[in-house]
Amino acid sequence: MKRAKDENTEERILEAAKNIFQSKGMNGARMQEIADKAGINKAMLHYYYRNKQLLFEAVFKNAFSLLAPQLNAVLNEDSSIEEKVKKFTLNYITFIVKHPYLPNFIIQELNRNPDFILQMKNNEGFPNLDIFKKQVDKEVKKGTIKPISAEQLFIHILALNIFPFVAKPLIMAFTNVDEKAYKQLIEDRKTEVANFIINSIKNI
Amino acid sequence: MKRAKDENTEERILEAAKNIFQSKGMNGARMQEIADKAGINKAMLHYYYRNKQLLFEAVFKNAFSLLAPQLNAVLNEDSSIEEKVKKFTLNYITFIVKHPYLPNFIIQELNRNPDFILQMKNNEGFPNLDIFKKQVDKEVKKGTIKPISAEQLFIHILALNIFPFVAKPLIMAFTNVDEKAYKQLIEDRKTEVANFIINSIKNI
DNA sequence: GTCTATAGCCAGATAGAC
DNA sequence: GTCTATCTGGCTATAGAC
Repeated sequence: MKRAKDENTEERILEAAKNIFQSKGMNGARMQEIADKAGINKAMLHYYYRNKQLLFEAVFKNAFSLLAPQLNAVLNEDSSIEEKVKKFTLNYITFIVKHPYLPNFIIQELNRNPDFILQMKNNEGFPNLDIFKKQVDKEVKKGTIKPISAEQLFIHILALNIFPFVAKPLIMAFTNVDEKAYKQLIEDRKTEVANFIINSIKNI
Repeated sequence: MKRAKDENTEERILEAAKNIFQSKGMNGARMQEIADKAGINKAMLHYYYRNKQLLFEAVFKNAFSLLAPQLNAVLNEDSSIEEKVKKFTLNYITFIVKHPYLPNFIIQELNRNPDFILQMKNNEGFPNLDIFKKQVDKEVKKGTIKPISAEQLFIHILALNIFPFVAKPLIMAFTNVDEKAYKQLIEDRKTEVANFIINSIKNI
């Protein structure tokens, strides 16, 4: 691992590309804009990453590997469903607040090219529901939570956590709130969402 | 209202444009592809719609006015929260199954250009939460539902209904289901989602 | 109204000097 | 490794014949 004086060019490019691709998508991004942001010129982009597609893929894989393993981390640890839901909600929303473009970037690009995710499936840390599924079935049988399929519960959790970021403009318009109030809504959801889920599934 | 022999060109163009724009987005769509799909040539597109931007806007407004008023319709009618949630879930999922590209199209393009929604806000039928808000507050006070803000409940409802369509590739990969099983998951959600919400907010 | 041909531009990619 | 200059292709848009 060599350490350049300020920051090596390759890294600067990736950082700039992340920025542009995540806000504009593959189709909307311009190589020139990425070069400008990185403080170099277009030729350098090709020197390091061959072409736009490969540069994009580097960014995408990077983004994906930032989001996906967190699912696993919480889902597979040793705690109750209730604790998992609480922890996941708090962690995930906190994380996305810091990287608000990420979910939309991934969703948008996966819809453009669904095969993309197949390449990820082999990776270490790709979300796997097996453990979670067993746990849900067990807690249902034990009676600590109401009958629900692990898949549906998982979709509920993802939806409630991620959707508000993906549909931000829509939600701001419908609920008629400004930027500040929207931020507060999101902040509240860090606990609100977990309580909502637990209320629904918990047996008393 | 004139009725052309098969279908007038303007309409054919709009139909083709809808198809291409909704699956590829503004940036990904090609005028040539739209012309091909409509069975005419590029010059005609410009003859009828002046340029790509205007053609796109025609498609977008059309799509938006298909999705948005349904929110209002259910939210403002005269029935209990519980009935509204049930009806909305069933209606919305049923509708989106028939137009699966719609939500993602709208969300994607609004993120590309958030100001776009401001133009819609004046339209008749733009979702308005006033009535719903009063009703939620009233039912909370009465004790038929647990304390919750109308905005958060509204976001929950939207998220649970729409997210599975927007994030289809992601969900298919994580839950490890094929196309057929995914369809079944969605089908189940027509009642599953409503029950999940009601379970959570209903006082016993 | 509908077509063909083409103008004009812009973006990705490369050549080649330093 | 980094730059400038340029090629090449593709895309929106228009001109102009029918």
